[in-house]
Amino acid sequence: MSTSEKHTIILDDFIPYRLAILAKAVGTSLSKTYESQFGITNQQWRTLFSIARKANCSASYVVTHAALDKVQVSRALTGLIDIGLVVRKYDSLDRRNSLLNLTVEGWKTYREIALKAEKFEKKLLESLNQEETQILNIIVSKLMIRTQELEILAKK
Amino acid sequence: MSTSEKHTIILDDFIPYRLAILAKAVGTSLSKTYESQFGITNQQWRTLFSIARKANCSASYVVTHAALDKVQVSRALTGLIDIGLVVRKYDSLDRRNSLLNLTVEGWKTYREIALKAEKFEKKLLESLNQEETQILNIIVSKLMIRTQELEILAKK
DNA sequence: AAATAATAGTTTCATTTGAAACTATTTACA
DNA sequence: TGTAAATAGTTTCAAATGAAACTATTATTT
Repeated sequence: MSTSEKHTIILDDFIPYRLAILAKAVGTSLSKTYESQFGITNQQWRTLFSIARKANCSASYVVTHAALDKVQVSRALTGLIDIGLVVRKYDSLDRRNSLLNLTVEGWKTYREIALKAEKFEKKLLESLNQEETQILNIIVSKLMIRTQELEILAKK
Repeated sequence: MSTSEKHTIILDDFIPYRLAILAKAVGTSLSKTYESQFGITNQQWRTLFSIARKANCSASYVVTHAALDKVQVSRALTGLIDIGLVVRKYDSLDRRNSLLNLTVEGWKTYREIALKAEKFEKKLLESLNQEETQILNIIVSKLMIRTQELEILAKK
């Protein structure tokens, strides 16, 4: 057995850990559906996804939008440009800003992976009823906001 | 601004990513409450927690129970034993199995961190009503099981 | 018009990670 | 009984990570 053995038993009932374990399992499962086939990493996929949603965006747009840090985005872009899925120009009005776009090949890869991701999400959510799916989205938003509030409180 | 800048905008409405971002935010926020004060890492804390729940357990029990891999547990234990929070003996009937226990100091640290963790969870869940909290637990269980099912399907 | 600060992104380097290979012990079975 | 397979845990090593320092450009002061 490799070092990444399955974790079928969950750390009791402590929500922060249950969330961590769930998110990791879901993320790993999803990334398997494209990492080997397309040879791109999760960070590259998130970057691709962000650029697809907003043409001519900058790297810092990707940072915010894909929830990656600037080092991760910088490296993801290097890779994506290398393999010809993204092109980078620079804003002539502010040469610090990059202008990012997908190439034709980039769009093709985006569509293929997006399709797989949607199918994955659909299959995942099949285990929930409509009410649960709805509440899940509300809960995630609420917990996200609450976490940020607690962060701010902790700093004071 | 450091490289770990806050991610206030969430990657659209794609559940796998929303879960990843939420879990990371919650985990980071929680670990801040003990990492600096007690000088132990998240993996060490999970290990401590598991041993507290089951005296005389083995390292592989911790692997399953804390959802860490065996390398992580091995290293966490080295650290915890070094700083005197855990003692390790070996099972005389099967010398491959370790018998792990908390020291007096280990119990003290465990209680202090557990208290903080409980408070954190309580404050986090204050943002949800009773129904939502209940459904959250159900949802996490269902998604966990579903992810494992999808993994198995993917392998076939 | 310098000088200073801020912003965008990259590179460096020390740390963390985890798959694979390892040691040690026990079990299975030929 | 000896040999292979399984189990428990550790170590190694190559890759991933991310905080801090860096370059480059633009904005703001003085």
